[in-house]
Amino acid sequence: MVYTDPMSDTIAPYLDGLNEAQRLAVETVEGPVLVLAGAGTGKTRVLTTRLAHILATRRAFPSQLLAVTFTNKAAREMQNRLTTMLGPTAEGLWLGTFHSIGARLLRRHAEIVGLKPNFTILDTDDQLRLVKQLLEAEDIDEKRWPARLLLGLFEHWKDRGYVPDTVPEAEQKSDIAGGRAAALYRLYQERLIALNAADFGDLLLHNLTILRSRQDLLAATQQRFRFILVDEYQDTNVAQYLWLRLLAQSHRNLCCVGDDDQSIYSWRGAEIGNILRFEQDFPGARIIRLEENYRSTPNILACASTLIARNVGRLGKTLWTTREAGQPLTLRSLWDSPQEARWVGEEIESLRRDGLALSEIAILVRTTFQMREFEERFIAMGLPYRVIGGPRFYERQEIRDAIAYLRLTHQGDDDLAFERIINTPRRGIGSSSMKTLHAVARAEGLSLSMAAERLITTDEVSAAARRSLNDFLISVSRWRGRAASLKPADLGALILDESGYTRLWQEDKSADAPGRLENLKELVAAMAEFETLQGFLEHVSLVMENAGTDNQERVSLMTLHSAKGLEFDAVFLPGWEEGLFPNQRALEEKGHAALEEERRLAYVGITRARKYGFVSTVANRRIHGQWQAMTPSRFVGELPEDHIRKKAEHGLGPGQWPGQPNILDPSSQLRRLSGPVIAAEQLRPRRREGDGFRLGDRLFHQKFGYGTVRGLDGNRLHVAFDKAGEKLVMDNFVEKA
DNA sequence: CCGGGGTCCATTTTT
DNA sequence: TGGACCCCGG
Repeated sequence: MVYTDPMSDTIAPYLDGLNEAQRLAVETVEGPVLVLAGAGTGKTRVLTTRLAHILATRRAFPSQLLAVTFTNKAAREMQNRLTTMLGPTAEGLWLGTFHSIGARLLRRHAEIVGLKPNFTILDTDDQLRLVKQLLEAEDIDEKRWPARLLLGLFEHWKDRGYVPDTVPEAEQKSDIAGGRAAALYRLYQERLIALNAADFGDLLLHNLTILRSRQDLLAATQQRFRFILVDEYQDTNVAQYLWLRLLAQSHRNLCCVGDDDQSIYSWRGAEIGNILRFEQDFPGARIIRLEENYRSTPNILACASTLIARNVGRLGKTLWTTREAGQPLTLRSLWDSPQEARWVGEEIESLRRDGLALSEIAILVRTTFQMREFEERFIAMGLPYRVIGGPRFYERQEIRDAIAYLRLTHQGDDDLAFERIINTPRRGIGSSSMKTLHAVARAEGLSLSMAAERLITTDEVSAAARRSLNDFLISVSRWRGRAASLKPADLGALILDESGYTRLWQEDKSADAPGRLENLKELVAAMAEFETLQGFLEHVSLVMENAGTDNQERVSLMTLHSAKGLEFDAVFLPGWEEGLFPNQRALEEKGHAALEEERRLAYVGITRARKYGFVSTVANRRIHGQWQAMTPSRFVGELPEDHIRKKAEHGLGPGQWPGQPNILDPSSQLRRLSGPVIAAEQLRPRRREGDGFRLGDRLFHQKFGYGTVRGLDGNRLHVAFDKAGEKLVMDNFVEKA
């Protein structure tokens, strides 16, 4: 094909670098296409080049392109690469997460489902509180039917695209909440509308309702999106599938990229069936397999491929590479979990000695409780580490409070926000005033703000409470008045100041107060990038990331789930024991389907490694405080003999590995034992200038929190931590507070 | 409003 | 074993 258009020249070099399958995936532009992209096969590159190709060949304007991802990270990466390729042409396309695109579309037609365009997006915390209120109002025992359970059920229905009217009869009759679950779902949805709020599930569900009820809008939307691209298709749920199918019906230019072997989110609604059924769903679909792997060594790929080949429910593909064989995967058995942590630590030291950067090493566990022993060990040996996937920035109490102020300013009917902050800081509005407020609101169909407005003219609440409510309402309306003229950041600072919320933490003497003030500052700083309050609020609920990105040299510790999409030179996969991995509970709930998903999880884990893989098993593990005898995971026996190297601890005889003879490798064992012991000193990053601590200095430690220096001993500090007590810590593990 | 003490629970997590 | 949560007493 020859293009005369100058635009196409700009992406020509990008096309040249592709292999045959990748190129096919980029150039097969018309009709439904499923790109089965194995791990490490250049998926993102194909995705972005495909988009660029469509734009460069002028098949569509940017505004006619829809590209959906699951995470903001993926969306951002795609946008960045696209901008690199195309420059300004790459702007204006509909590229974002399912949720952000859903929100964007929903704001345009919110009134069709009874919302105003400025609706609030609720987080899990709000949802839960709402359900609790419902349960109380409906007189349902929360002990017996926890709000979590009900909310889980509602979300499950939403994942599958059910509105209250369409919940299948069989499920309506379940005995959950005494057979009233479906009725509660209806109430929940009504309550959300009344609050002018949508939860995450609604962002898509409402769009389905809109498109189904309005032929004109459906036709217009179908017309608009000439080309649709979906990333991580194996993770889509039913609602997302239905939405995509509706949108793609007219042009049928739907390209889904995914890997059935990496489908690990069924428990949150992902339907692996979506990807398995693609050909039936979209007749005439082309399936393109990306199988050339650019990440891992043949040994690692052989382990991953052999393992995953046992799964029945898969489309089938085999990764290959032209790289050197590399090291076999190391298989190690140990006596107990502390020893496992010790061994991992030793191997990391050894890798470090071989020149590997700590940031290129990861430990991937099945469950979070496994992390603790590694953390303890790493702290003891002075090995810097980072835990990926902790609590997020906007989940912190002070951030939620601050956002509640902003939400209430933005939208006075936001009862959840009102309730959260009406007495924070204390304003003397206690539970009795709130009761009256709720009663009035319910009786007269008002929001809490409106009810409060009414109550200050009567004597239904105490005079003190009336005055307090009045002051509060005046403040909020003043802030609202200034919202138009002030920049969001200035408004935010003003609100936090005038409301007394900042002062609340300034006067708080607890150890974490300074940190919280810091977070509030960070929040205000983040607002500076936004033009409108609404824009910022949407960013917070849909996009905002963990604060604090440090590029320090650390090993990464995370779950297998959060490792998807990442890669490291060396990957440790501890805890391969029956019951833990594959996980007993999963197996009990979902049987064989779960076993296959657990196996996919193992596959994801192995394929994160570029050069070195380490799998370990332990004979004894403490679970819930009880020591338990463990047997090696069946997955261990599913690894190919020719591509692994086994090491067993002395004293553990043959039979340690299921279904295979035991091959000890004493030479490497000896090498480990006699090798030079590297000083922890050499492992730690060099101290920075001006890092010296003095007696009485306040400091922060990532594990123990805030503390005060009580003693000095070279690079070790005696610290009295506020929460964790007295500890001896390495100085480069702490920051000045 | 706080904290002590009892109880219950204990995969995986993004938006 | 440890944490989250709730209830109740001061």
